Amino acid sequence: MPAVSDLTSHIGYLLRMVSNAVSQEFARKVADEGVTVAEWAMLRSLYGGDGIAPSALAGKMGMTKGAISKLAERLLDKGLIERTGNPGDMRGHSLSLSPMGAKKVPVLAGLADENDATFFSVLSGEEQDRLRGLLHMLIDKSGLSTMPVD
Amino acid sequence: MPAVSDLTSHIGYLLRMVSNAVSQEFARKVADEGVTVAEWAMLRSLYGGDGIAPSALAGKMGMTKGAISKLAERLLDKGLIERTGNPGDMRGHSLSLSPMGAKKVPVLAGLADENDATFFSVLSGEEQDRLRGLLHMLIDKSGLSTMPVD
DNA sequence: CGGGCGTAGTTGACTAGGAAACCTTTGTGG
DNA sequence: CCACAAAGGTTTCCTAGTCAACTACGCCCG
Repeated sequence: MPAVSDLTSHIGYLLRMVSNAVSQEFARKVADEGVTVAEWAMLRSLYGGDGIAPSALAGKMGMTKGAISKLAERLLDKGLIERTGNPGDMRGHSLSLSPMGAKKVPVLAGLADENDATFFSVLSGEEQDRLRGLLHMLIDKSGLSTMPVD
Repeated sequence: MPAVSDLTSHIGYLLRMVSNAVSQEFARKVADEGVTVAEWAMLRSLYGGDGIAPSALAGKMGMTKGAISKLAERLLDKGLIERTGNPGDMRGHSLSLSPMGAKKVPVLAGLADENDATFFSVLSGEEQDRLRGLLHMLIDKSGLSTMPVD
């Protein structure tokens, strides 16, 4: 049989494994608060700003505008975000947190902190920092936040 | 506004970003070979063994048995794997690579190597090793491979 | 030996997201 | 000033998962 590089030597593969595990764990926790991981990501992205266009959000979150559209619809139904018309351009609009949504973000952030803490507790503080640093490098240098999503 | 920890301080979040980016990139590449990332993962898991039960595969791949069932069906249709009855137990059966599938794995592994190389080239060799090491630690110490999936 | 319990896999209903087609609205060049 | 291209979102169709119900088989204990 031809030499096939060890599967676990692929960083991408390892990444997917760990990421899936963390996300699944986190999904269970936020489900108790009635939101999904994607919904949390959107809420968090809206926090601290005052209105952002869906298309911009799509870029920021690495999702297509179609997905954003549906995700926003769900959060509107739940009353966690608000959609305000854009003065001067009837095409677009802005999304922002509702008061209820704004109140929810810190709670969810707490869960995220907790999830991170428990999951990565097998690493020392220094190791965690190193991991964070390496991931940041990948994101920055690969221009991940400006990734084409459409 | 209450203090909410910086989103990018959550390792889980960073992990998800990077992992998604890598997987998307890889998905495009393997699509040219007519398979999906999940299909590749299954083919790779079957490589070098001689038959494995779907349920075992589910554990190994971190998917539910339902997903494995459908995934296997697709690969059977494509003629990349084979299903052989289990002597002595009519319930289960074994999945293994077909000759065609076995020929395809090295090709796909090459793509994986290439994908990894380009994506992580912004890190030095040493940094890559560190990252790999940290991920391995998380997987090992968290018993990820034996994660309940059902 | 036979009735229930556990195990293995499949199937169907449902959900989330991607891709592409599709309105609108805006901007622009003849 | 009007036709047409581009921008911004929504909708439709499709794929790939999960979850839970279901089927089929094997095992064990009375």
